[in-house]
This record gives sequence, C-alpha cells and structure tokens, in this order.
Amino acid sequence: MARILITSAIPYINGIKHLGNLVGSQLPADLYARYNRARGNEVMFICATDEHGTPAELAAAKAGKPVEEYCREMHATQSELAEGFRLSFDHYGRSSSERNHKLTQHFAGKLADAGLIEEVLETQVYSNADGRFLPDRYIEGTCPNCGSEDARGDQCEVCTKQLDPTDLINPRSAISGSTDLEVRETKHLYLRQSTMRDKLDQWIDSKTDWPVLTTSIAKKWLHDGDGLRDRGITRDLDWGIPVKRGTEDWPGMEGKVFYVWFDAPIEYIAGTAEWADANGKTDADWERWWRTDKGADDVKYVQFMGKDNVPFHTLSFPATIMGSGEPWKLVDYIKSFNYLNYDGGQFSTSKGRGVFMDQALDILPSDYWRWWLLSHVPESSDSEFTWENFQSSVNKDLADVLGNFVSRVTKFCRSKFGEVVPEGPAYGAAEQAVIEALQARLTTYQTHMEAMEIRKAANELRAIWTLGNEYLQEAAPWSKFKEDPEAAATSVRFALNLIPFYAILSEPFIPDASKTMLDAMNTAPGWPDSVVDALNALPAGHAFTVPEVMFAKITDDARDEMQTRFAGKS
RNA sequence: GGGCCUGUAGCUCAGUUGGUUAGAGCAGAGCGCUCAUAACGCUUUGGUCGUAGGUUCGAGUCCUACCGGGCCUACCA
Repeated sequence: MARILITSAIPYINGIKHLGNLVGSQLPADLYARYNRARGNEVMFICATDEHGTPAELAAAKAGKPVEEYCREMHATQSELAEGFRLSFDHYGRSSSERNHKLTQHFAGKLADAGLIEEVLETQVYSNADGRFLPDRYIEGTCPNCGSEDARGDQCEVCTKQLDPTDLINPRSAISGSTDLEVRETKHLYLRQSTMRDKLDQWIDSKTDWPVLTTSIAKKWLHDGDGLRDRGITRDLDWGIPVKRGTEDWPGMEGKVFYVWFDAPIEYIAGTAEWADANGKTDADWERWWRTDKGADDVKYVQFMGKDNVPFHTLSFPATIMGSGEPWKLVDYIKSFNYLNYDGGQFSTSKGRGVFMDQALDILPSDYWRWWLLSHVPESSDSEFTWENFQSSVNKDLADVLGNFVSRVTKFCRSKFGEVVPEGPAYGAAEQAVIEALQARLTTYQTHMEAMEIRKAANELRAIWTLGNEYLQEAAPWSKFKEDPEAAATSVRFALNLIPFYAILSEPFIPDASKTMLDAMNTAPGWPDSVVDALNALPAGHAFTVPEVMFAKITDDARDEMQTRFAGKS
C-alpha cells in the first residue's frame, strides 16, 4: 500500500471561483485522490484558502467588512462549494491559521540562520489617501511611450511596454484615484534564491517525467537574463503573517507581514497540521507525511496547479524547503494545467462572463460538471467550454451510454424476473469475451489514472460503459426470453453485475451517480482486482431496486437559455 | 522584444523513440433492434495533418522561415 500526499493549489479568498479555477487544480486533484483511495492507498489530500495580500484587503473593504471577518465568511462559502462539488479534501484549511503563522515564521527563521535572507532598502509608491503602499499594478497613469491614459505601473496594456511606476505621467492610485502619492523608502526581506540556482536546476533536470509545461516554465525562470532572481518575501500590509524570525521579533521589520507567495505554499504543511488538530491527532500524525526523518520517506507527494502557479511551486517553495536545512518532504510530481476558456473568450469575474461554482450547482448536479470538466481538462493546451459541447457530453455519455444502460437492465429485469438477480446457467462464451475485453480496458484505465492522463482515462471509462450496451445488443435477452427464459436470466444476471462494477470504476469522476448505482444494487464492493470475480459478486436471488433516472438530459431550450444567461455584459 | 505551448475530419481531441492504406467520440447518411431516458448496436461519408521549403529510402512526427491562436515575462495572486 502506497502513501500519497496530494495538494491542490489553494484558491484565493476574494470571491467565488469559476469553472476554470476549479478544473485547473482542485478537481483533477480530487480525481487522483479518490482513485488512490479506491485502490487502497493511504491518501492525505490537502487544500486551503489563500487569504493574504492586497486584493483580499480591498475585497473586504468593498464588502464593508473587517478583513478577518470577510475571510472567515468567504472560507465558509468556499468550503460549502467544495462540498457541493464533492471535493474530498481531508482538510480544507486557511492560510491565515495559527499553524501557518508559526510555521511560516519558523521557515523564515531557519532561512535567516542559513544566511539566505537579505534585508533590502527599496523605494515604493505610497498613497496618502489610501493609507497604504501600492503594488505596481495598482498605480495607473499616462504611458510615457504611447500616451494611453490607463497604463499600469508594471506595464502598459496598450503598447505592452514594461514600465516602472515612476515612469508614469500623472500617476494615480487605482484604488481611490487619488493623485496624492509619494515615493517612500521601506525595508524588506529577500529570499536569496539566486544562490540556490544550480541546486534547483539540477533538481528540475532530474524530473524527466514531469509535464513539459511544468519544466519549461521553471527553466525559463532559472535561465532567463541573469538567471533566477532574489525575491521579496515581505510586504507593508496590515493583514498577513507578522514578520518574525522563528519566535523572535525581527528588528526593523515591525508592522510588516510576509508576502502571500511565501506563506501560501507553507500552508500545505500547516494545513496538514490543522487536519491533525481538527481530528484529535498528534503532531507525529501529520509529520509522518512531511518529515522524511519522521516517516515521510515512502510518501509520494503530488501537486496540482494551473500554469500561473508553476514558478512558485518549482522554485520559490522548493528553495524555502531546501534552504531551511531541515528534512521536509519535497514534491515528487507536479501536474500543471492550461486554462479553460469560456465560449470564445475568457471567464471574467467583472463582466459576469462564464459559469461560477455557485451558479453551476444551482443549475445542474455536480456530476454533470465533473464529467465534462474532467473529460475536457486542459492538459495539453487551453481548452474551451461551449454549451453545445457540454450538452452533448452530458446527454450522450452520461444519460445515453451509462444512465440508459442502468435503466434498461434494471427495468427489463423487474418486468420479467422481479427486483432480484435471476439465476440461469453459468456464464458462457459471450460473457467470457466481454470479461476479457473489460480486463484489457480496465488495465489501460488504471495506467492512465496512475499517470494522471485524465482525458485518456475518461475516454477509456466511456469505452468500458459502452461494452455493456454492446453486450446487451448481442445477448438480446428480450428475444431469448420468449424461447429460453433461463438463457435470458443469465444475460440479465451478467448485465446487472456490470452496474456495481461501473459504479466503482466511475466513482472518481462521478461520485454521486456511483453511490446511486451502488445503493440501487444494494452492494458496496471494493476495487475489481479480478473482473471475473467482480462480475460474479451479485448472486442469484440478490435484491435490488430500479433507480430513478440518473441523468436527465439537457434540452436545447435549456441550453440556449443558459448560454444567454451566462454570456455576461460588456 | 524574449521564452514556452499550440494549429490533425463540420466540432472536441488521440497520434508512443520518423516506417506500410492518419484514428476516436460527437454531428451527418444507411441498416438493424425494440429491453431502455426516441435510448442501444452495426455499417458508412468527411482530412494533400496551418503555409512554404529542407533533411531522409521514408515525416503528422525532425530542421528552417512565415502565418494564426494562447500563456508567461518575476510588485495581481
């Protein structure tokens, strides 16, 4: 039995996430977690909300709430939505937790002890009206290059020229519009990750099986220009983890907090500690996942994330781990994803364009979304959500191929034999042929799931469902029944046995439907290590019930209505 | 500007280290079945693999240029 540690990139706190966010990390991570649990592996699956940073403060201010209260409420909301999508986290933590405070400060202390922290005096733009330092992109003004009036402090979107905030003509705060800005000196801590470049480079080179998307981004950062640059890990903000060196104050850093990208990945570890706290476990119980000196040697650690998160997970976080000099677990595999677009463009929170997690669950059950999203997950390039495609997948794959299979088998049995598994002679050549086909496809399915080739796994699963319909067509128990009811009974018994088999294989993709199938068949088997045994599991005389329609189809009218509703406003 | 990814049938995508007639699902056409959510099964029509060159006995697969789409570019997270 293997031990698998799984983390999903932690979603930012400032609002409800859209389907693109969901499919880019949490959903595939959940698929992998469910699969590994089903195979009998010991799984620790951690996610959390990422709560610090300027946008969180601004979102709270906009909502008219103290930032702490805002984050607590949004965490509750996101937790609820995660449950709605059946994301099976062992713990859904918060980066603002006490555990993360302690651990982040601990890492900073260790890095400082190792000589990897440098204090840097820099100048930044301060807004008197807003009472805060402004990140570069929160400063707007006229572009000195093209004259556009909405250039940002980091780059002009019109002419794409890279800018420095002080380049802007008539600079103003993007938050308040105030022009009462001044340049102030402020001291910050930098992580000297440039000194670890060669070590990180070798480490990345050793990961030959990682997706190209992952390694190419890491390589770019390692070798672009002068190579990996040092990175500021503190900010002048109120909301965040106070800068401390371990448990000691850090002279000169009073009133400053750690930068969200320093503390966010540490929350993976802290979140596991939160799990222990929440479940009456000891420190040893979470440390055996993270400390190679305390039992984590045999752990396989897999991270899931969108491509925008790759630099932090391939470079900054490993630099933190390695630089600490302590035996923390490093990631073994990074599965990264491209973006999901929406109907010919991008999802847009501000324009209300696209489907957000809460809306999705209002419209249709989570299994519908899970199936479409996972079977179209943007693995090799950006992919696109269209309502036609969604409707076709749901109606064809779920309703027609799987749902209708369950329906036709159970209803036929009920009308001819009652709601019990009929007997009939032993399986013959026809059944044997199906068993062999299933065994081959099951092996392929497992290979894809283990390799996290999600689209291919979904295709294989669909092909496994199709085998049931092919069998029925060939066996035609409705014809046999007229001359040889016993032979028909065997066919029906075999087909009924396929239902729990399908339920188990499908569970990582569509957990609710899986449960419906198992409940209807009144059974709860484990993973089918042997297809023959699995298809003999339900004996003659076993009672079952005919389930309700498992997947209602999406009509053209409903589809058109949703397409209009979520088109957004320009 | 630089880097990376991507362009294969109407649509969504597979195509392992270059090797005989380029595959799947959906959509379309035909046939069959009638147990089932007018569902299912079988057969079948669609592609000079973005364009132009090059390497090779042989290229969707490697190289170059160009065209199109996307992402990243370190103070949004």
